[in-house]
Amino acid sequence: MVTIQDVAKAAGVSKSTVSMVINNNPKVKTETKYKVLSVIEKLGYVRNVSAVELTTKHKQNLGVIRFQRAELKNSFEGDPFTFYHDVANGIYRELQGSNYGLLHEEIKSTNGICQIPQMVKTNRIEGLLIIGGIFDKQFIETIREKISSVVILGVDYPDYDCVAMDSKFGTYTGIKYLIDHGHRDILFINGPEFTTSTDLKEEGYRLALAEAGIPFNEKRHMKSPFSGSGGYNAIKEVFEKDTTHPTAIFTGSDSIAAGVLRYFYEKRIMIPEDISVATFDDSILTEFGTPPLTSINMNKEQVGIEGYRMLKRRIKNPKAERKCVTVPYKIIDRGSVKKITG
Amino acid sequence: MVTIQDVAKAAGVSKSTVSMVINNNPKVKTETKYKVLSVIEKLGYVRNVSAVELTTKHKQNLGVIRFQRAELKNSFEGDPFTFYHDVANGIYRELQGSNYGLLHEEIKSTNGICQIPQMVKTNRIEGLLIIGGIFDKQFIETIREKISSVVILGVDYPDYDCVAMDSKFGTYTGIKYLIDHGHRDILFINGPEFTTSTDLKEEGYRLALAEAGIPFNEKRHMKSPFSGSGGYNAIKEVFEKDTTHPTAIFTGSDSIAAGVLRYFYEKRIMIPEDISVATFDDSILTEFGTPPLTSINMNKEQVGIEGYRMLKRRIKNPKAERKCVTVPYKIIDRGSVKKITG
DNA sequence: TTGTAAGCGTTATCAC
DNA sequence: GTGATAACGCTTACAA
Repeated sequence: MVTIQDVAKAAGVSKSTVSMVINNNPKVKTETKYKVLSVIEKLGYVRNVSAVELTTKHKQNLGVIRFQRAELKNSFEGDPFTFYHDVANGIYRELQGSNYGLLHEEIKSTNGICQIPQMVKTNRIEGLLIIGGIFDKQFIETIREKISSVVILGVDYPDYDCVAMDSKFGTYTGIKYLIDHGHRDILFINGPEFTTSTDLKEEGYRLALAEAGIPFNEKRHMKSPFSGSGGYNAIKEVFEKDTTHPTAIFTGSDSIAAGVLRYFYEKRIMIPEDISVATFDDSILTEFGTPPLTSINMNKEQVGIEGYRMLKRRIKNPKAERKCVTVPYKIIDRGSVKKITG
Repeated sequence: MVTIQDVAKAAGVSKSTVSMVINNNPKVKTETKYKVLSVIEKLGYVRNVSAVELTTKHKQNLGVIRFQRAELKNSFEGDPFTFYHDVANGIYRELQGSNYGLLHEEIKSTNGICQIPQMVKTNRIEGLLIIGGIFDKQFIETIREKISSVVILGVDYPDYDCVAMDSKFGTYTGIKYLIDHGHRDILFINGPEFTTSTDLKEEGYRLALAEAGIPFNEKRHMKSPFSGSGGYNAIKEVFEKDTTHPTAIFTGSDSIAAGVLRYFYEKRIMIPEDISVATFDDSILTEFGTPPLTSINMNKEQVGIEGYRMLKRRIKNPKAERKCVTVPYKIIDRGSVKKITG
């Protein structure tokens, strides 16, 4: 292994000079700088990350965590967590060329209590990105005690740097799209209760209705867990109990939409001829699903990119004021909504 | 920050004794051991990973990489890489309780040449897990020059430790299942050309046909990229050009199946009444897809679990002989295949 | 069984 | 501009 010492000897300078060159210290004469650089190149020297970390007391890794509900994961009874992967993709991209490595960890929760990430406990990281998930205040504050640079992705969490999604206006846009296509009896299958995003989505739903002068009907606003079976059960209830059916459905997530589609396929109810469907998320479930659904797309990679930038900012300046950026949405038309005239 | 020194002082012993306690060295007297342990507990001491790495010359991180085709990722024109995520889940699970952190990286390829992972170049990891992907010999050998512990997941790669999937017998099982349900005109839309798994799957297909005395028909063995559009175009070609249609389709991946389903939905060809479909993969695309497809499931988490174990083994004993384990498959019946009597 | 001391590869302080 | 040198927190001979 080539060390800074070897480089120094070969270049005929001291360790400190080499170190300064590596760290782009402007004090070094250009001449010596290039001499050292060429020796580094020739010898194939690379910095020993551990040594750097030890001396500087700064870690060269960032962390990203997600929450796990092991029993349900990837099953129709649960949510496929595609959000996590899409966001992680954005982080990867933005991380290129930096000196940071990216550590991942899955957080288990037992009885609703989330375990503190191992990489936080063992002090391996300089900053942490938390992707979505439902966690308690206790959890996040314990983390911040140990590590000051934390950014939350996917929700607007008070007092923490966040990259949030505009769930309210995303939903508003989706519902308005349906209304503009002539629908007035719209069923909204929202996400689970006691969730910030669910509340925001409800606001968006109500706003769009109000603007169009459509009265809010409790029966047309359902709540469902983020899962295929949740969507399936919800739509089944509506179709089996109600005599009148909505002309359009909007779902709070792709997993819920998957359940709805499955029910319609079973009943041979075709989209969009028989009923219109649109959804919020635009994950690979919708991208690869059948039929393709018109969807609210949130550019999740952008969430990762912004998150990384915010984390860098926070690390650089721990005293910076709290910031929350919101990633815009757009609607992707895939023809699953029929234009009707009432 | 609490150091080993602080613990030593508080416990009234020397640094080395503390170190020995931490490392479970049996030489320490049980009495001193527990004294030290209690002080560690009280002071909340945690090891400084960087210092350990520096002294032992061993890194406390493992790496996992995947390959990226950025332009296509997560689009219907590409493959959603769910394999990667499923496998990663297994690694996470198995990693719990170890001292290792898990570094992720996405590998870019330009003109078919894969870049050497940053974490390998910068010497951050003790071992590397490579998930699937198509890479050249040059790439993998350059990596092994720098880091001796490498395990490849998803394919049987000569001369490297591998956790492979039994693509041949998986396909065989799927095709046999169709045959057992009375199908004799079976279209197999295999994966892309020049791919090991595609060749293996073809072998499985041919074997099942041969056993049933069904002659191999070139027109019934197509190749397609792993993508939704690939499957769509393939099935479209068959249905628009051929006068006779197969009674059953088997696809080489879930993304290909997604394309097939989309075409059938457009043409209002219903599954399984009008045609039977089964697939290889059983990713979330199938889990959440409509209609649910009978599928060959490979327990991808198990691939991750086995991979981690093999990597540990390799790290412990770099001279161990090369090993390749194969993860079994099972068939998940979701009712997308009709029983027919010819 | 425990303590002393050297050393890991780097950065940072301070002379020169 | 550059070079000694101490320090970072830990492990490991070797000595006691």
